[in-house]
Amino acid sequence: MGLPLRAAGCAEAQLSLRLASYVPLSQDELSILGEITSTTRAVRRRQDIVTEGKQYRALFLVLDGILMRYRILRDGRRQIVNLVVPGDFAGVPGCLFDGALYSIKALTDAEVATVPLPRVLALFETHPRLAAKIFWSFSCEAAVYAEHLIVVGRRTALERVAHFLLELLTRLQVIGLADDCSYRIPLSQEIIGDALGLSLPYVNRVLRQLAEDGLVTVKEQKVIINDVDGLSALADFERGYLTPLSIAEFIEGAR
Amino acid sequence: MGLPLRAAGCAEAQLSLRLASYVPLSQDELSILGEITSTTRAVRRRQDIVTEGKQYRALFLVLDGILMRYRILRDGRRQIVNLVVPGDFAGVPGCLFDGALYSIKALTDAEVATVPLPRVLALFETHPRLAAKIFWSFSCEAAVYAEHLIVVGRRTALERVAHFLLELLTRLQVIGLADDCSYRIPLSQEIIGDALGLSLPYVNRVLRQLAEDGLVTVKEQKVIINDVDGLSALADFERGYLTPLSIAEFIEGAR
DNA sequence: CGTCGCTTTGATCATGATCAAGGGATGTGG
DNA sequence: CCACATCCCTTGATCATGATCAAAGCGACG
Repeated sequence: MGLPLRAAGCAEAQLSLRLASYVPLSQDELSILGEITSTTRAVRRRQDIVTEGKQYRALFLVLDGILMRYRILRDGRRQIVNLVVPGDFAGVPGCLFDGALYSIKALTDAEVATVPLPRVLALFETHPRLAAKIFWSFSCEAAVYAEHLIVVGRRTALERVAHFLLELLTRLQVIGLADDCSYRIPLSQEIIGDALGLSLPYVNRVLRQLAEDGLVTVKEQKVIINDVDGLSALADFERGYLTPLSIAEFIEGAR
Repeated sequence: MGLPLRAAGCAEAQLSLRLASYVPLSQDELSILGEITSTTRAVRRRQDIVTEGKQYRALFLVLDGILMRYRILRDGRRQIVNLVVPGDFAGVPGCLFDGALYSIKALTDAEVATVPLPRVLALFETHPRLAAKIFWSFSCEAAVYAEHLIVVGRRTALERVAHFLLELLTRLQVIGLADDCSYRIPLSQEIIGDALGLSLPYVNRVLRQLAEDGLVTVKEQKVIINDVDGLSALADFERGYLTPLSIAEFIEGAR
């Protein structure tokens, strides 16, 4: 659901192009985006870059690393709303509200571009077409949230974990951070549980079950999916929701 | 999370103004929106206006009535993703994808404006500022989805139902369809269960519990919240996520 | 009068939570 | 180099929230 990471010329140029393919940007827009995202900031693992309730005057475009959006409830329970990967904006929709709705914590060391709000706002005036594209990409994220809701609301623990790992596979593949059936990510069982509404010990059992069935192994920060089809069948996973139409296709489709 | 329902002059003018207050529209934009949403369509209760998997070439702006977005899983279980009320766009994000991701069914007789995609797309070219505002309002919806996820992922049945009824109260108040503590809506217990990941019989018990505690009664299409504060405390309900900054405030905040 | 949509209630079951304890790896300060 | 802490995984025993199954009641409506 992301946008190009930066203007050409940086290490992620290839990635940038891939993303640009579904929100095509003009040269002009690309350079503006590049300029806007030129202020970067290193974030250490475990560090929060957004704290629930605080006000923010910037968006954060993730250039490298993985973060998570979460909420801590009164009684200390935590729900992870989603994972944020390179190309995603963190700080949305937080900054559209009075105080941030969730906190955002780095799961790995990360690098984010800080985009001051006034810059984004200026786009509404000076480059509304680019603003529209950026907000269009935000809209697509709603689909990821909704799918997550369906998973948590109506699926068994086994299906939830399977679906979660497959979603991650697909999202990381899109940005070149996963190969056909594996990826590296420091997922503790607690994180999986908090993302899926499951308890830590039960996640442990589910993972063992999945491993015994030869479907997937999660070990030492590496997820290896041995049987993508089997796992997809178990999870009833359809990747469609992760691949919105590009604006180009969007226009085609309407003709 | 909606937009003005129509240009001035129609029955919903007051409502229209209220909504416009958080996505301020110029006179020009208002009239364009009015023209674009002038093709309306009556929908009967129980009728689907969007079917999962099908392709659509239009957005539907709800003018009157309540609908729901839902998915039926393989095994027949249903998850209701959210309720759609007047001022919301149905068909988002469905139409951003190859096939609609969810179905949308009318809970009551309803009236929707059909906005052909080419019209929306044209906005990107001719009125990108308006397009940006429309997509901005879509972005805000992600917050509603996320909150719903937190509710379903980490709250007890009692809290879920309480939260759900309060969210509805607030959303309906914003569009003038609820008074201080009550509203009409044909909510069956099955619908509540499917929205919250609960079984029908259990919803029944939870509702009775809430009624016995003098918090809320749901009867004959009418929800009466007897103790808003008590219910809010039980549900840990904060309404912030339902009131995004207006673009105006958004701009103020950034200064 | 019979069907349909919805609610109510009871009995039983099971998924997954909770509580508790321990183990292994890695890292850090003394 | 050891002591200790931290982080994460593993496993067992028990519990409970909420699902499932079943049946009946009750209006409304044709």
